[in-house]
Amino acid sequence: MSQLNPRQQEAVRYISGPLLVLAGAGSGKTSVITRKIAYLIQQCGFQARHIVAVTFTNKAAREMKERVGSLLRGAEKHGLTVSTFHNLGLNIIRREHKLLGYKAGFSIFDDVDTKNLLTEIMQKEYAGDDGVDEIRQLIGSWKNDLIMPEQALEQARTPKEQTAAVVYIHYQRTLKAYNALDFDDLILQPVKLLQDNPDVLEKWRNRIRYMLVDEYQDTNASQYLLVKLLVKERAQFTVVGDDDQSIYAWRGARPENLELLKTDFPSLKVVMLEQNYRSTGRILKCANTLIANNPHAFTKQLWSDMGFGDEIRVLRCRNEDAEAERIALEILTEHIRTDRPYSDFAILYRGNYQAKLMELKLQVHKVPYRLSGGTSFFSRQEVKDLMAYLRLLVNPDDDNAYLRVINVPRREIGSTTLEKLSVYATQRELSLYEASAELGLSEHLSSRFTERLARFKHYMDKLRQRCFGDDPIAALQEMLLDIDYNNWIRQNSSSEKAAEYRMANVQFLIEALKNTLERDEDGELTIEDAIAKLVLRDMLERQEEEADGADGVQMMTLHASKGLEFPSVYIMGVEEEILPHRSSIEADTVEEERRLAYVGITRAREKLTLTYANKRKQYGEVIDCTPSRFLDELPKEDLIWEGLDEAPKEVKQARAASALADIRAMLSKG
DNA sequence: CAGGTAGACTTTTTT
DNA sequence: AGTCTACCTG
Repeated sequence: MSQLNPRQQEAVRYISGPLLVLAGAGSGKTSVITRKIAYLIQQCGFQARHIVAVTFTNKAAREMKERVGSLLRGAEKHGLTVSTFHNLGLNIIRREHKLLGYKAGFSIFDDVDTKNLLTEIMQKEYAGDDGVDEIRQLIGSWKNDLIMPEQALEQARTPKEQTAAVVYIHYQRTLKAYNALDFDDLILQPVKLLQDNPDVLEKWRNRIRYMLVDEYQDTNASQYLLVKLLVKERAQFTVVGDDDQSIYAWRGARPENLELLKTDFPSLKVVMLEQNYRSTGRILKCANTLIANNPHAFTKQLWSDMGFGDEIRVLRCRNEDAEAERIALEILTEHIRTDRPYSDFAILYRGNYQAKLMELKLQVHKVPYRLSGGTSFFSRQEVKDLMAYLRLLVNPDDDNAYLRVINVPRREIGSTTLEKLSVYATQRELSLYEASAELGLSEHLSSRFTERLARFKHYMDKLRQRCFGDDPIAALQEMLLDIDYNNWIRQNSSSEKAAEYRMANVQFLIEALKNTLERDEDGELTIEDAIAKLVLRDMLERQEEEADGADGVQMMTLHASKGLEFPSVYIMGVEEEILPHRSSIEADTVEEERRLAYVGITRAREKLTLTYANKRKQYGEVIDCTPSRFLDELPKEDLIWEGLDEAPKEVKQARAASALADIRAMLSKG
C-alpha cells in the first residue's frame, strides 16, 4: 500500500459502495485495480472466486492477471476471474446454454463469418443493393442496444433500416439454426438470460460479489446492463475509466455511461487520479492542450513530476516511402547510439494498412519488430479451414463450417449437389451435415453423389468420436494426414516457401489447442470450450507472446496501444484524412479522433515524434496531403519541425547513407 | 467442374 | 497497388 499515493489508496480502500475512479492516462489505474483485488482478498475476507475483474482486451486481462498473481499466494488467487467482457459472457453461456436454447458445442462466428452469412442472406432474401457493411453495423448497434429483431422492424424508419431489420430477423434465425453465436451475442444473450430468469440471476449474483471494470468508458449499453444486473442491490463495485480515452464509440461504446452511473447509483463515490507517472511534463502539456479542444463532462488536469523533457518532434517527409524509411533509420541509429533495446520504441498508426510499408522498411534495415493486432492470422485460408473443421466436429449444425470444409480438399461435390442437399435439408429441417447420409436423398441425387456425401459424413462421425476420446490432438493430427492437407496446401500455394509457412500456421493452431487443454488445471475445459476460446483469440495471443519474447520495435494501431507505454513513440501519418480519418471528418466525429491522438501522445514516456508526408500513394494514385489539424492544436513552443527545408533528395540520402556506414563500421569493430 | 482472367473495389479502429 | 468477384474457357 505504501507505493500508492493518497488518492490511489482511497480508491483501493473504499469498498462499502459503488465507486468510480476517473483515472487519467498514466495515473496508475492498473495498479489500483490489481492492488484492490489483493486488498479485497487479504484484508476484507473476500474469497477470490467471488471477485470478477473485467477488461476489454485479452492483452489487458492477461497483464492484470499476471500483476495480481504476483501480489497473491497461489491458494489466495484460486478461482479469481480476470477476463474480457466477451469471455465472461461466454462463461455464463457455457453454463446456461440449455436455458438459452443452444446445444453444447455451439459455434462462435467471428467478423468474417458474420459478414459472409449476412452477404448470403442478403443475396437470398433481399435483392436490394445496400452495402453489407452498413447493414452489419446497423444490426450490430441494435444488438448493442439490446433491440431484438422484431423490435427493430417495428421501429425501423428509413428504407435502409427496414432492410436491415428484415435481414436481422433472418440472420438471427439462421444463427440459431446453426447453433451459433456472434460476438455481440456473447453479451446480449447473458443479459437476456439474467433478465428472464430470476433464479439464475440470483445464482450469479451470489457467485459474483465484487466486480471491477477497467476502461469503463468503453462499455456499451448491453455491457453496462450486464454489470448492473450482476451487482444490483449490493452495488459493490469499482469501475475505472477516462472519458478522454473513449475511442470505441464507433462500435457502440457509450462514454456517457460514466455520467449515467451517477444517476443510477446516487451513492456513487468518485475519486480522481490526476498525477501521471509516465510522461515528461512537456508531453503531458501537449496532451492536455490537445484534448482541451474537446468538450468535457469531467474536468481533470494531469500533472507530472518527471521533469519537463525534450521537445516533441514533427517530421515532414517527401512521401510515405520517405516517412517509413526515416522512422526505420532513426530507430536503428538511436538503438545503436543509446544502446536502448528495440522494444523501447513503438510505431503507432491509424490503420493497419499503414503497417505494410513500415514493415518492409524495417526489414530492409534489419530492424527487428513485433507487430501486434491485425486480424491476419485468423483470416488466413488455412486457419479458417482448420477452424471450420473444428467447428463442424463440435457442432454438426454449423452449415457454414460444413460448406467451407466439404471441398477442402476436393471431394468432387459441386455446387449443384450442394444445392440439392440444401433444398432437401431445409424441407426436413435438418442441418446439411445430418442430411448428408439420409436415405431420402437418393430421390434427388444419383448414387454417385449420395455416396460421396455419405462418405464424408461417416468419416466425420468417426473422427468426432476420437476427438472426444482421450487424445483429441492426436486425432486431429491424424485427420490432417487423412485428408492430405499438406498436399492441398502445396497445390494452393504459389511457392514451396509459402506452403511451408501455411503448414506452420496449421501446426501453430493445433499447438495452441494442445497447450490450452494441457494447461487447464481443474480438467474442466472441454475441447468445445477450447475451440470457442480460440475464436476469441484468447489463448492464441498468449501463445504468440510465448513464441517470440525477442527484442523488437513495437508496431500497432493507435487503438491497440491504449493501456501501454513506451520510452519513445513514433506516430506516423499525422495528416488530414488519416488522423483524423476521412470518414470521421465526414461523419463529424473528429472529437473521437482527437481522443485517439491523445491516447497516442500519452503512450510516450520521454520522446515523442510525429510524422507526416507531403504526398502519398492511395489506390495507386499519388495525392497531396495536408498536415493534421491536431498539429496546429499543439503548443508551438514545444514543437520542433524538421524536414521543412527542401534539401535535394540526393543530399539527404547521402547523409543518411554515410551515417549508416559509420554505424556499421562501428558495429563491426566492437 | 476447376482454373484462369478481367474488372471492380478497396482502407478505420476490435472482441 | 493489391485483393476479391464474376464470368468464361478447357
